[in-house]
Amino acid sequence: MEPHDSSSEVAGAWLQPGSGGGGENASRYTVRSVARAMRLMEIVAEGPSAGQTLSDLARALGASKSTTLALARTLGAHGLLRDARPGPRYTLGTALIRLGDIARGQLPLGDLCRPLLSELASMTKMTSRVAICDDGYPVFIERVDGPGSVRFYTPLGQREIPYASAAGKAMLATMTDAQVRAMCEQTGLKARTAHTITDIDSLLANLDLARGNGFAVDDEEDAEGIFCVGAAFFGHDGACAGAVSITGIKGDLPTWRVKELGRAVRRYADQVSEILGGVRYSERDRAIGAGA
Amino acid sequence: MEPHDSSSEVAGAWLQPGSGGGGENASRYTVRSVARAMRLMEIVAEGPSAGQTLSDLARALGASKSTTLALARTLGAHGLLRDARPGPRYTLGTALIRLGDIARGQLPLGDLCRPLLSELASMTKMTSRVAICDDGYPVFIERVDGPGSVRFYTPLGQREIPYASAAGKAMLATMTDAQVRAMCEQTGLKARTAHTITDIDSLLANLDLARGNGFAVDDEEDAEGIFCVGAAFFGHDGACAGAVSITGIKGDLPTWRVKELGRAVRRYADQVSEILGGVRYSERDRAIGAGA
DNA sequence: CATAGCGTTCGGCAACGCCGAACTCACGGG
DNA sequence: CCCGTGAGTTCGGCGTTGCCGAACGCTATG
Repeated sequence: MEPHDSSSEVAGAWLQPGSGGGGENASRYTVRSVARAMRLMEIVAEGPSAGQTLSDLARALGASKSTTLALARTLGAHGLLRDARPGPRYTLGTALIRLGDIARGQLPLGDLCRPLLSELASMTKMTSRVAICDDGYPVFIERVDGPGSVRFYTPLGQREIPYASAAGKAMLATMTDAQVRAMCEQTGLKARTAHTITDIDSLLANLDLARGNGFAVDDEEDAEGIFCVGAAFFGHDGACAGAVSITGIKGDLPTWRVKELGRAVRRYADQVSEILGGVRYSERDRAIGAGA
Repeated sequence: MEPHDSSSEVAGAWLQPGSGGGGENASRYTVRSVARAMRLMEIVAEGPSAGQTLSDLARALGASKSTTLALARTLGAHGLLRDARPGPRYTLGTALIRLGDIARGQLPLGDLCRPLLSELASMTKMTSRVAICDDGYPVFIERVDGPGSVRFYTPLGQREIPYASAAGKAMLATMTDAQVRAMCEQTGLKARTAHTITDIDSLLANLDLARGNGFAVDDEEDAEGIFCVGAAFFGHDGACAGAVSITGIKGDLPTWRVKELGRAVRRYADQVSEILGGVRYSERDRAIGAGA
């Protein structure tokens, strides 16, 4: 029942920065047991919220029970793992809540943008989110649901696909074509729905359009029936720091409203830029990335 | 410092960041390098949000730079650590946001109680929080600020002092006197303010009062000028699963309002109990722990 | 130009992570 | 009732690998 193939390699759910063709693993300069420990946390995170037994974990991890126990104990001693009462089942520990809370605070923005997000959500009546740019990938760190809006499943802190989300495309639009190509080589352009742009040149054209508008659109490219509008914001150094985006049902969005929503998102993204001490979109050299 | 008579585990002490001097408990059944890695995360978490350099971390960890680098790289490969752009400075990674989010979901409650919390916050106009009972310690997992209320510094996911917080005392009040004594021996009864109860017998009397009322009060015992009211809720097995509490400025709370607020908190805690499939306070055997 | 700090690489020793065998305990069907 | 199966735990010992210190390139700063 566990489709998880336990390849003894590092990898994991996180995407590796293996640039330059081959997947180069400098295994010498990482710590194996630590990597295993985090893989363990990942397994617990992906498992059922009721938790898993030690044997389950050992199987999924591809290690002996004794090793797994030692790892789990070490994690547990630091509060990252905890065993639920009846018949010891491991779940994520409360220390992770603390660390996650602090991690949010250590991010370029933090709770700073939450009031803004609430405003945007109530104005557009759509679920509003803010993502930071993490190595080129959008990672949503805060979410405010619109009034009465459908509750989408929108996990926080996860690397999202850049080329198939409004926030991701807004961020890609701030890069040069070469950079975009490099990113896409890392991820590949896999179709998420029938509308996903899977051709690099079409994507670049689409991004160019976004540059002209000041905002990017995801028209059912990530999920069937879902429509998103996103706009990037910038840090003090002028580099893209993240993006704001709103999400709604496609049917609710007549074409003429897209521009209106886009402008709203653009405006709020600019406000975030200002909070960060960054530059607004209009003041930024738009030629960047608009390569021939 | 403490010989720790209860030789049960290495665990328990993760509420206190290790006091600098050594303290490397090299039990055979834990993994050293993993323990170091988490200690590293802890150091980053406690450090400035601007991040710290590798040398800083190595110094704080008491390890060589090369070792620290290997650990940091491994953590970084999994998104738990990230280096901020100018002059590599390590901060907590975005994966922790995700893990924290999931950890909250894997907890007995989760987002379940958030609506209730909002209601309580808007009704009492005070910051409302819910804590789970983690090995006897209260750990706040969700918070909703009251309308226009002062924003207290209220970190999430952290083990709080049991004997000096309303939530903690509400939880202690569900235990037997012997259990309370055991808990207090673990933590000691250190004075946080001039009002902190530092005498075990006074504490037990105070808890008895709480048992009669159905809610516990923290009257400037944890922080000067801060007043809290808390009430415990119970899981399906009748054991204390956590507590709800509200926090406000002492001056805003005439004595006659305490009972009113207490009843409100009690009521909401009962609702949480119901959600959990647990029993309500009034249905529970109040004789528990009311030993002579 | 010298100095001091940073991050990084690498050789090499032995510490320690890892496995498998052995054990206890709880359950449940034959 | 008793034995089989699965859980979690302990421990001996092999050899992998984590760890340090020294050496390196680099960017400021005196």
